[in-house]
Amino acid sequence: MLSPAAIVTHPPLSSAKGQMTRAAILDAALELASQKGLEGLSIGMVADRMHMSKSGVFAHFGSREELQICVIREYHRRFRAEVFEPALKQPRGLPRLRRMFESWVARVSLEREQGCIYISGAVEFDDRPGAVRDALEAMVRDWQSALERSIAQAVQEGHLAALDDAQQLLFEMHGLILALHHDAKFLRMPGAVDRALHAFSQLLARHAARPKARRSVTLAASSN
Amino acid sequence: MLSPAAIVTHPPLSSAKGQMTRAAILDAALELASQKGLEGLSIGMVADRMHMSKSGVFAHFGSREELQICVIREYHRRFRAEVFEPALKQPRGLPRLRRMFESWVARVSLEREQGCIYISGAVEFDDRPGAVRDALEAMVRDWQSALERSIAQAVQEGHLAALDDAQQLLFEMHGLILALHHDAKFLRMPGAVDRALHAFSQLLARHAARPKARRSVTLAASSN
DNA sequence: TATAAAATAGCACGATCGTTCGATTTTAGA
DNA sequence: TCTAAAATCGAACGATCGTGCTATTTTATA
Repeated sequence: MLSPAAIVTHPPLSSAKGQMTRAAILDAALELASQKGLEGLSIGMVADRMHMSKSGVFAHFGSREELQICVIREYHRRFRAEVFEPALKQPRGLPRLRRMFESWVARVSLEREQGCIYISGAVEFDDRPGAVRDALEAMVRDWQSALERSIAQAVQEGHLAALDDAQQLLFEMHGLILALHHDAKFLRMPGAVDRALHAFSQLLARHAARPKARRSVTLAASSN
Repeated sequence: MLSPAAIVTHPPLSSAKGQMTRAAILDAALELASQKGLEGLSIGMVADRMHMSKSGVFAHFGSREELQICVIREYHRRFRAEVFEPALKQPRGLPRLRRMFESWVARVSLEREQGCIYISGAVEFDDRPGAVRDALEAMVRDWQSALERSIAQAVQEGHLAALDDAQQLLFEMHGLILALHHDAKFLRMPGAVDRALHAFSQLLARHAARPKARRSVTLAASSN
């Protein structure tokens, strides 16, 4: 009934074009989730965009929840590649931190018609427990800890004054991003990017390493 | 066929207990929308909570969209009553502005298990045109303009330095609220309220009226 | 090229959605 | 108390949802 040869057949491994379509599905799903939100992501709409059947799409992930989680992970992968990793080319400390913030601003404001899944997901899942929320929270915390590390390095390098609470700076940086997202995406306000960048420079000036006793000197010296 | 007296019958006006149940429906709908979001608000779930039939609930609003809009307006009414109006008892200028921010912080952080519809709605409807989005945007802009007025008064009263861009301060205040909402609601971080309040005081200090000649020289060059 | 496996399609299910419509109950005014 | 109007119900509609099942097609290997 089962030939010995059949048992020894090579496993599917990762080859096959199934992986190709899976990646394409993930791409379409990511786009859809960026528009309608993770809760608005439906297998039927993904299938339509892929010119596939619902069950064909479904088979690749096994459940909608798993698809949502894979979308989150894929978004995180791209976010890292676009915002975090390029900043590593900058010198440790303030230059790198600046670069991260600027790329972050660019990503949040630039993606027209596309929303940041971290931001929309946080609102959608703030009171909805489950695996999706857990995955989302893990990704957000990963990015925040990367920022914290960069802030700590800026202190080590002497670019920033020793902080009583490193998370305070992170908190305010994050606020600028969220305000930017709100004003640019929802209110369609021009100039939101400039406001975020300006506020960030003021924020850095406030935490700049104290060179002298006078604060005015600090402010003047730190500006660019 | 139609007696003259029938024509003169008093119109239903606003009496009737229909108004009572309508208000109760709105209350239940507001609670639901605060949890599941405006998009997650469904007539069926409202009907369940009200122990009514779907069509009974439906008849009061005529469409789901109208219900959503009424929910937004009701939220705005309560927001004004809770955040804006009490602040009017404070003296014009900085005290009143402070009070608005503090009440805002309290509302955003305190409502456990309840989300701010302004914040969640802005994310849900940032790329979805329609009457709901329009209503939501109108409410948000109304609140923001109220804050702008209060900021302008603080400048008039000499509590804040003349601002080159009054919206810059508003932008950063809003960012603190959004970061607070994110960290408190999604990440469940303790201390988020303190961080928001601390950042706000720093923000005010940056924009404080120039007391002496020292800093004012630097600022005067750029400001206005 | 034959064949096992992987990928995909097709169909159906129960559930929920907003909405419509006609019947029924409840309310309010003469 | 009678009666018109307002309020509410109950059932049904078409649509969409996630998911499970069984074919069928496509791929990759021996």
